[in-house]
Amino acid sequence: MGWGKGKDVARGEGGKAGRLHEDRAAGGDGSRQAGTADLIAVLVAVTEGEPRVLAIRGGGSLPSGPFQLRHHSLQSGLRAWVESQTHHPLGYVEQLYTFADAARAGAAAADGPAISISYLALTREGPTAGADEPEWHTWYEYFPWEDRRDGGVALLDELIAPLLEAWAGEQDTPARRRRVALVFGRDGMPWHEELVLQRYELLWEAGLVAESRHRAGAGPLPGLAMVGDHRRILATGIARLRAKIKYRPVVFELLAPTFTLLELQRCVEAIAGRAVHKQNFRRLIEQQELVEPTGAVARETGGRPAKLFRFRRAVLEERAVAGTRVGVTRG
Amino acid sequence: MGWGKGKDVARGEGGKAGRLHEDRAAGGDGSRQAGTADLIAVLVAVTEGEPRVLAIRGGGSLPSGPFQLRHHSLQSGLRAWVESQTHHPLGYVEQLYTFADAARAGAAAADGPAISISYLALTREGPTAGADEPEWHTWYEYFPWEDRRDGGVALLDELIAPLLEAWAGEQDTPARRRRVALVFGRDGMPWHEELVLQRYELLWEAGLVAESRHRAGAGPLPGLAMVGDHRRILATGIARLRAKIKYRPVVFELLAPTFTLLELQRCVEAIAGRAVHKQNFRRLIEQQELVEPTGAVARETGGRPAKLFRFRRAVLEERAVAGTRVGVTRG
DNA sequence: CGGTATATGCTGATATCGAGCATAAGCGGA
DNA sequence: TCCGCTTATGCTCGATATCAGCATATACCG
Repeated sequence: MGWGKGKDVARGEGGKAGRLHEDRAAGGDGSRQAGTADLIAVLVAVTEGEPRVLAIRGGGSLPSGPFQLRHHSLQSGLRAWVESQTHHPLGYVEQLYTFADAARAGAAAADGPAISISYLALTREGPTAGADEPEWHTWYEYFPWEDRRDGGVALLDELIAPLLEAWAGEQDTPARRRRVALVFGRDGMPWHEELVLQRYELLWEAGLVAESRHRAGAGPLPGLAMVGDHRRILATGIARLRAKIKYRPVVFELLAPTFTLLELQRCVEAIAGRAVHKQNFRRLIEQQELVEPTGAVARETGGRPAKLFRFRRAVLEERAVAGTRVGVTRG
Repeated sequence: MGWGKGKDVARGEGGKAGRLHEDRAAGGDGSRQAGTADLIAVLVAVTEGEPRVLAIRGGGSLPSGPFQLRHHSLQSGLRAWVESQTHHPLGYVEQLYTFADAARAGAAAADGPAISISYLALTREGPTAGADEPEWHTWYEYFPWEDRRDGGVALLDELIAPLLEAWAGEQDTPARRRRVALVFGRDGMPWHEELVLQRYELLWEAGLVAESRHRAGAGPLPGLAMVGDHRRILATGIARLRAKIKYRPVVFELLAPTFTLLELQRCVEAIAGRAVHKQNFRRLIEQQELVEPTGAVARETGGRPAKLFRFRRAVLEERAVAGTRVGVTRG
């Protein structure tokens, strides 16, 4: 895969909030060059309506490995690594972000700071095997507050919001409060599902996640922590995917070759973390001619049998670039 | 500039067309780690209605330099480098893409292949100075076919289209022809200004640009070439910027503190390379409350004096994330 | 045969988009 | 002073897309 196409090519940005987690190289003797490069993967699948991510070492790390000379390209290096660790081929792959890794900078000081290049990859779940205990985890284990498919804002309302309220109250400027409202959809602001990273960063700043350097007295929120910046990278991957399904037909990378419209919808909902309006979703999909009926029907639906569809591969070249919306309108 | 987060954080994608220019590490002894990392900048300004990019060495290279231990982060390394080469401070910065550089792989074989991390940066034009002859160039010098502000499709119609037609005719599958139509807006397909990279890649494949390994008999099209992948990186930056101005208020980084709506429009047009509908543009800008009047007017317009506006910095936090459209509707 | 569950089709209100008409307010010269 | 030119600015109208429901179809299960 080449490294980029048009508007998607790569978006990245440094920013204020991010600066806390900013890529950072430990000071050294100054003018020496940076050293090694690591490839790190956010590998996603959706199984039985649950969004899952491949993790290793008890769920605490994302699969990764060094970029080596024998790799013909960054992407093929990534593929090689993940496949060797998981015995599982990668489908769609796209670059996420590159940063100088703070955690490794010390350890690798001899070689200079480590550069990490992160990728998002989509597949379907299969058996895993490897020395590092690769396992699929529902990504909401890491970000419980991101799952709002049942409309459930209990965790947010009852636990997170009060803690954020307290954090915002530490300063008398309204800036923190506004940021909370914006990013977590409080005070009448709408919830934006793609702000996964901003929410994680805000919780990090507020000392509410295990990875925070300065933990708040309250102790960390529910949600599995990860090594180093890995949970942050995962957040970046989820955010990217949530944004991308809206205008590119990537969902199909996560589905079986044939599927019902409801299965497609459940897949989108799993990723977006919110329920969508069934009728409008169907209309959107059908009017875009993203799929075509196979002729067969699925009878195991529990109700009226559903037509089976397949993805029209042709759209990949028809609309390789132009917009293709798989809208996530509220349910 | 902390305001670009979330869905923007980083977008990248692999794709078929890009494979030709694939990031690639020269073969070596196999398991050795990759070596140095370079930072490379697409630095953009808009002056007198022209989009400009900073280039060095006679316009043939983008400013770049190695990432060193003394740099606290990748971004600050980039800032340091560009500022030392140009004596010019950087404003908004965002990461573009990371790749293993084919051209440098040989030269740097001792250290392993070079990794290049490219950035898009926005500023306003100022005096430049430096050993490497930094100069501002209108970016349409590199991509003449990308400027359609005057509706001028002469170059495309008269020169490029016939050559592409010939290239498409080399194969009897309709795939090439469809790709040309899609990417260059032929055969009734609409022109998508953000497909800068896809167009460059297609021309590269067709052997129509100077950087092509296999040049077509016709010789290269008009347009300055650059060293290595630099013109490709520039295309990536332009594409990113063209996509981004549509949903994020980044234009203002390129404007003087106060401006008329027409100046704002001209700036957007310069970037997008197409004319926009004046009244609708104003409506869009005003209804979004992106700007506020200063009270003063500019009388040098040649017609009725225009109100001066300033950017409402507040929107940076209000809509740090949510959509903000600076639409590019046809003029 | 009703009860339940899903599939699928359709409608009306609202917002947005694209294109154009019309008027306002400067300037310079006849 | 009035005319013609230029740019600024306000407003309308129709096409399209979005959002939220209502209604109907077709299964399975007892």
